[in-house]
Amino acid sequence: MSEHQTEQDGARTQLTEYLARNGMKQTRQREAILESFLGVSGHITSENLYEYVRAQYPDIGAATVYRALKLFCDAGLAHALHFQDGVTLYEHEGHHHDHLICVGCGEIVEFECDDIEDFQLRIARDHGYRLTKHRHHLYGYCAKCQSSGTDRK
Amino acid sequence: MSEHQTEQDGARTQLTEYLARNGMKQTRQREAILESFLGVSGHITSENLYEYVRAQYPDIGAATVYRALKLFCDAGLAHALHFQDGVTLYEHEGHHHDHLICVGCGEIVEFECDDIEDFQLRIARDHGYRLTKHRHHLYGYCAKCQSSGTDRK
DNA sequence: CTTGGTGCAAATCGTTTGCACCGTC
DNA sequence: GACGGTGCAAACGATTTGCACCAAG
Repeated sequence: MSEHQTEQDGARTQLTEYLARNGMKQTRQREAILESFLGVSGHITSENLYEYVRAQYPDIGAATVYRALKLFCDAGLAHALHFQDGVTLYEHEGHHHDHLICVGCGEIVEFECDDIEDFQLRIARDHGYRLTKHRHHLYGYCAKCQSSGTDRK
Repeated sequence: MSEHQTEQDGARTQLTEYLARNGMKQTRQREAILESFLGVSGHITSENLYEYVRAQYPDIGAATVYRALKLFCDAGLAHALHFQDGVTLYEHEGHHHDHLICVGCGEIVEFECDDIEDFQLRIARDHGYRLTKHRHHLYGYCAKCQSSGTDRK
């Protein structure tokens, strides 16, 4: 688990440095929450992460998980995504890509497209904007849902 | 003929038909809320629409506005957009375009780009998806915020 | 006169905050 | 020891729901 190991360690040091740089403290809880967060492969809600954390560390409260997740975003370790139905999911930072979401079964496929990125920059420039980030979500029915008729509507 | 007039009437009949088709009733409130909604040019939150409606029809309750807005989405008259910070805005349907958002002052510029739309279709097809909609948001600093230094961060 | 709609207030949901105590630095 | 972090429970803001009454069909 070379790469994975590297990501874990990199994130850990990144957090440590961020905390030190801001006069904040490294705690058991923050390490545990980061570990759980990194253990998740794709996307997760604050709530689910809380459940997930609690399974292993029953003494960690919800407030701490919410606070930590916000901290991770500030530290550049996580990114918050707000989806169509109002749900907020968090994903690892650096893991940048866009999303193709099945409205039938909820599957999320990630994609990258450099051509689109280029057009985005051009559009921003045309309007005098300096881009900092973007969010690109495509919604539709995946192959399975199309054949199973879930796409009726 | 003002297209606006056409849009208003079109929306009104569309709602009437939707209600009839689903055995639902056409009420004063629904008409009033639709009118207020159509009177808004860009984007609006449920809450703001409630205030806006209440200014003209003080006897209409919040629940009714929320219920109506959801109804409009089902009827294909409105679309809900979930933004980065968790805020939900509604916009008129058919008014399709994507968004360039200033994270400094909150300005929202709308844009369209056929090339990007083409790439989206290609990506979806490559993954076996049948697209139904998409949401494409670009975040950055507008020219004003860049020169006023609001983009410091 | 039947059935869906409305207003109100209470309930709910996810998230945040105040506070007394605890652990890091 | 000082000061930030934590857990808990209470507070919160936006949205939803239960219910008795109202009105469109």
